[in-house]
Amino acid sequence: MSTPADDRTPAAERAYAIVKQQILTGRLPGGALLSEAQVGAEIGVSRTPVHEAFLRLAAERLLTLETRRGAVVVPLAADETRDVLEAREAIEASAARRVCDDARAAQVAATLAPSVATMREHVATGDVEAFVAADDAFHAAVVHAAGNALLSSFYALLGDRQSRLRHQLLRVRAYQLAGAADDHAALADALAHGDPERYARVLHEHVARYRGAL
Amino acid sequence: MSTPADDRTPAAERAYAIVKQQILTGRLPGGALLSEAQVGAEIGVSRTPVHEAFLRLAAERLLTLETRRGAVVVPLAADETRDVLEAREAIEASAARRVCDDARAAQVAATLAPSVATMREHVATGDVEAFVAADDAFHAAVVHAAGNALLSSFYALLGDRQSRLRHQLLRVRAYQLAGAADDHAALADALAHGDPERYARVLHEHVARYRGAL
DNA sequence: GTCCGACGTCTTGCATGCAAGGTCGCGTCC
DNA sequence: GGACGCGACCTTGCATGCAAGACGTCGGAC
Repeated sequence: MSTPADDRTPAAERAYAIVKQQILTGRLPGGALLSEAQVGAEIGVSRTPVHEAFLRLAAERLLTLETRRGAVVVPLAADETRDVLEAREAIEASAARRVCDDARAAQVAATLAPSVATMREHVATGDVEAFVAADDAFHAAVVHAAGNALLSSFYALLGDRQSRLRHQLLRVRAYQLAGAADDHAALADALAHGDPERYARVLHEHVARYRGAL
Repeated sequence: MSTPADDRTPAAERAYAIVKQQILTGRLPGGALLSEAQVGAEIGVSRTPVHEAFLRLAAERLLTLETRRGAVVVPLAADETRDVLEAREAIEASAARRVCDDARAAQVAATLAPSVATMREHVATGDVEAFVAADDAFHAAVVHAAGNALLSSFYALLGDRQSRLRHQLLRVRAYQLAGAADDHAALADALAHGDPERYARVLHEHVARYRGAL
């Protein structure tokens, strides 16, 4: 994405963004031991803002702070994939139910339709990167539509972890994309009919398929 | 709870625990403006550990940090109650489903039975505080049993927020407790039969009732 | 009376200094 | 040769200093 190296953005913010990016992309592998001074020297700030960044990343469970030893990048747990997908499914299904309860399902589904069309285009051109981005946006939009700030922010954290998983484990094959696009169309359709149960069912299969891809 | 004022516990930890406690109990009301120096002086540490505490609390969305102004205690949102309960329900229902899928439902239900018995005792003695603690422990145990670290930690955050809501809004009436105890028995029973749908249904009503109590 | 500007005070952002404690390697003893 | 102990290095925890920026207040101009 954009380089967050603006000179006027706070140093702590820069440090946070940089280190997080490196963890999510796998450039910093699980188990790596980081020291504040070392990271600070690399990005040209003192220990203090790096310390802040480490604290934030520890709160997101991407780092564990070991006193007087350093910060270690949390290794991918064996069941990380399952945990993340399970959590996403639980939250998104709940969001869909809520959207339907509020009778805003059709409206939300309408905003989702163009998103599905975009995905199909990316399938056609084989642009995996763009497809994944559209995929994420689709699900995030449903969650966001539920209007629960707590769930939304937790969902964002899950998105980070999933992105890390993708970078570490996944080579998406283009031929899988078509099926995924169909899934999303089915999800939007369930929403259009205000049927949260069907949404949950399709979502469950969708997630299961994705999980199989790892 | 216990006073975490051990002299050997890190200053940052102490600051975090103290400020968090004050927010959750409502002693620091929403909208209150805190300064690092002031809080530091009160608990006898310098600005640095207080700054750390503020960062952690901001990550938990209990504080918002306004640059060069101070830290503001996040006010209770109008839909905070709904958001928290909705999130808890989504997570716990998912956990129950998982426990049943893993065929550990009966086993988990067995560990829950004494908990329900304890609750009934607290109902008899009218010990609201103890009942609430047992109530929390019951739900947390179900979530924990699912073995999803992400959901567990998020659930813990929700517990904090709910505790804050309780302190701010709720006067639990003793006569409500009996019904709540029955709810928990029904939840344990659904689990004992490995029926996640029934669990979800009972939970939904349980939560709705609780929400009505606000 | 009202509006506008400057100043003083308060706030945090960040750098740095110092000390406590952990780790690893080397030398010595058995 | 192996194990134990000591020391040097490296790490963070925390205090503090300095500067930049936000807010409120007070005074003056109109």
